Amino acid sequence: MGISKPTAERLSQLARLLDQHEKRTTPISSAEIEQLTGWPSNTIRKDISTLDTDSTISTNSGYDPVKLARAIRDALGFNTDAHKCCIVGLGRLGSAFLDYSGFMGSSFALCAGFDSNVNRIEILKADFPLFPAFKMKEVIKRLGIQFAILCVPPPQAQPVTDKLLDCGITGIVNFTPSILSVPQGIEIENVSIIDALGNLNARLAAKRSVL
Amino acid sequence: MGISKPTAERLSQLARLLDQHEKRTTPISSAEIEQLTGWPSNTIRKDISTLDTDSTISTNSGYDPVKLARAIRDALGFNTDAHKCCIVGLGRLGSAFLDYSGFMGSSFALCAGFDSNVNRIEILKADFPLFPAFKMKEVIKRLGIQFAILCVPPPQAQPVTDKLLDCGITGIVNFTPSILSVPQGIEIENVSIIDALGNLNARLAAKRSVL
DNA sequence: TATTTACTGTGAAATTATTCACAAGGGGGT
DNA sequence: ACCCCCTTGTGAATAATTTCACAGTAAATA
Repeated sequence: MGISKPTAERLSQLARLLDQHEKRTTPISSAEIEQLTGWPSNTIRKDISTLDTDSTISTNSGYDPVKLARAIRDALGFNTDAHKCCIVGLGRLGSAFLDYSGFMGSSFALCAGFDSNVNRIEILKADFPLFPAFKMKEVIKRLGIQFAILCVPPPQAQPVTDKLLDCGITGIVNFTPSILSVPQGIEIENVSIIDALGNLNARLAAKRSVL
Repeated sequence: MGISKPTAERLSQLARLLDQHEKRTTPISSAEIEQLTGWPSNTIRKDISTLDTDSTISTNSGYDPVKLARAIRDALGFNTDAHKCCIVGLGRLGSAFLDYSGFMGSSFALCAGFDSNVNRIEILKADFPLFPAFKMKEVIKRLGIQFAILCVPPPQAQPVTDKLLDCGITGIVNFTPSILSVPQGIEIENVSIIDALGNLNARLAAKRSVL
């Protein structure tokens, strides 16, 4: 059986945390990870135990950061061939991803950008090609792009989504505030700053009510 | 006791979904919401039942979209006085929030932006004032800002976080790929496009393995 | 008015995730 | 070699969440 959703989320973040410690030579213990992340050390060890690792990953004083990060990425499928992604909508938010460094070391690769404004495409610079919106279908098919990062203005969110599905996209990270409606088999991941602030606020409120 | 985390997340998204239907006059049923979101109608009804609403919110043919959205926002504390937020780091990503429309209707209000580059502050336009980084402490205290949206380059993520805590910030939405370390009592919400893509991929993989 | 239909709302059951508690093991000091 | 300390790894217990199943209700129909 696979890795559960909460475990996968923690492990994914843990891998990034370990990257920040890759040059250290001493092992990192679950207690130290608890200190850094706030997750109980028990939970962290349970999470790690779902990874099947060889025994060299841990010693009696903790985990090897580099080996653990690699084991996590193996388990999460981050070390296999990259999944191709495109950015759809190159306004302020979309174009912010053009020079985002976080894709390195992940199994996701940005390989195209689309916008309906041809001018904008000519002005913007990226490490991958940018196309006018009408070429979407041709390019997505040709490059075998699987995921889309949606950054269009809210009124266009649903129509552009429909277009993307027609192009064969199977997963969308939705940065617009619109809730998208898609058929079975397609996955959406909503990324919303309002939801993030709401979570923050709820956790702080819960904490205050305990005191 | 309060609303559980998964329930709050669904309700928060549901409120946005209902906004998209506010002009419709017919009620919306849990079955229709299932159709639009993919969440089972059972779960949706359970979620809604945690809200204590008056009986006019639902009829035997579904929920009143406007009343339900309002009830959700009441329960989630979105209709109370706004929590003040600031953007820290006005690079491509940070400045993308300057004209983000999603804050309207939420209980969060952007009321300041900070960047160490004074030039940039003068060029950018926003509905709220932008300040050079050295004024952070004074401004945050004076305006009573509670939350920060962190958009600085990765190497500055931790040092700027430390600075923010010193200014009295209690919650941070972290858009950088760095994992931040903070003392007990402070809450962090990591927003990562790589995690989002990872979730997408995991869900699609799980789905494929069933078939 | 009786009947069908399409909903909600909710206890109870099942499933999933977290926490606990402790066995097992390896280094370092004496 | 022995003991002490700090670690991981994990079965068992607990807690949280979701799913199920159906009673209750009100509109619509005949």
